Amino acid sequence: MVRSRFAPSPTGYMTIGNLRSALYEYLIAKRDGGVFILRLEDTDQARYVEGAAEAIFETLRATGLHFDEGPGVGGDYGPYIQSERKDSYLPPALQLVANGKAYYCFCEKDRLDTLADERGLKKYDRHCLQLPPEEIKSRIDSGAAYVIRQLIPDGATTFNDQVFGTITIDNAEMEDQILLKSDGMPTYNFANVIDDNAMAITHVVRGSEYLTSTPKYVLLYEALGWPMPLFVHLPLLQNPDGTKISKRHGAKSIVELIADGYLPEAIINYAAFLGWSPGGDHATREIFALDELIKIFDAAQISRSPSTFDETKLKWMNAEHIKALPPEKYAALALPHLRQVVKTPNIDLTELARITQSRVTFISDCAEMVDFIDAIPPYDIDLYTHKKMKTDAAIAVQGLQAAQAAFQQIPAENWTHETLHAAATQAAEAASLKNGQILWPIRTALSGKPTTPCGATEIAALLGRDKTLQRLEAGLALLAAAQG
RNA sequence: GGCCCGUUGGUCAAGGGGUUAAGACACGGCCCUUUCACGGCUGAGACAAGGGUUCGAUUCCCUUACGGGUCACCA
Repeated sequence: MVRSRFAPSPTGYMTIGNLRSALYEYLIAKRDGGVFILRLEDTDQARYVEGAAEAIFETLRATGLHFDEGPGVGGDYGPYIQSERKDSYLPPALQLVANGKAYYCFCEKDRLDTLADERGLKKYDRHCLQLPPEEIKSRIDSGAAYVIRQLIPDGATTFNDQVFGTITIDNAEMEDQILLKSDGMPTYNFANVIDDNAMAITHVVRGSEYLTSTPKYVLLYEALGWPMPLFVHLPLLQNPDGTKISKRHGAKSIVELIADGYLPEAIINYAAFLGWSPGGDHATREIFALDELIKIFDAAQISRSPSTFDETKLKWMNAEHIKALPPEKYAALALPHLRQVVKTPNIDLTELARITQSRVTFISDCAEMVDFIDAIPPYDIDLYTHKKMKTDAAIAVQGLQAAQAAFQQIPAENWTHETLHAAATQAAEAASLKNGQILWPIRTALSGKPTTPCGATEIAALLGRDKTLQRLEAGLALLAAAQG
């Protein structure tokens, strides 16, 4: 049974990088029918940010990454908040001390700060390693502050990463890291190992910034005699300037992206393809829903090189996901925006939704597309001149007059796009005009805009008979005024 | 600086000893169309550099360059 976890620390909002980690963890578990767990790592009291945990819950909820175990949902391995597991870290630390794999250290910060090796880098000098047991006991008894450090053995440590392959690091590179802090809390690295083991995590999936500290984990697992999980390190994500994506560099949070109009499913889809692709013959399709990703995801296809977040492509993906929405769903999402700009009664907003669905990048774009319905915006008569349509002001007058005459023949009950279009093209033929020479002026007179989400006669159908004839008249008046 | 990792078009990327080195986004052109968009077609654009190994390297090895990560009582 695969058990993976997303283990963020509640110190800020979630970026696309955090989300991708969560997504891959989710996919790795779900692909094998496994369990996805959320664990909050809040061992650093000082960095706790108000509301950060809620933002994490909300982001996972909105993107559909439902966790099977975690804060709020429970599970057999709880609690899922590290600060509530405080008591579980001391026993293994003491076990390591007893085995000679760790030791007490009473050094104070001041002394540590003066430490520096020949290259000017700090590394603990094992000052407290040889303290006699009696002294350790008396110091602890007298209430002296202490930490417990891991004793890094000589040699080198090798481990296998599912993405990066076999990695070997000389133990001399590692410091005798602190396992338990003087406030009694475990350090991140230690808590991770203890909790991952306690929660029976099988796949440790995280960013590659942890790659070089993984040997410390391996040493810990070995020293405690625990089964080693599978390590899956993800390539980092970077900003367009090549720096690591981070909150510090102003990367947008997922919550912000959603607020900007990105569909959660588009964000998920995009995140999945940053540093991963289905590979081979499948590599050509890119639009997938979360449940489809579960089926095709394969950790073996995760890339080793970092990739750059590109909002342009995210926009495209967003548009694709909007097009893929069931029309009712899209309409429900678009309606609030449409109501903002269209107050005219008897306008079919569902029809407006249908017309805009395939043309928007963000759902909110639909509003601006139809803002001519209530009132025509002021426009210049140059709009009537269109080279490709072979129109100019003079032809527009002819076209509008022909249209006016033709449309007046159509009773309100027959006022449909089909009849209007037929009438318009017949009128064009009768007046020896090209279709464009009548349709383009109509569209201009009805919308006052160079681009609209639909054609001239569709707009006429939408506006209704009275409003259409009114605007044709107004268009002719404008043209007449300009000529006179 | 030490150590670790990486480098295929502007971006995401497939591939991997012999290929015309896929595809997508963005960009240009054309077609369709009542505009734009959609759709279709098409164009330009890449294996960081140098050495090896090999009959043959983008692919394997080494070196260099560049980029990133990491070296905390932060996570």
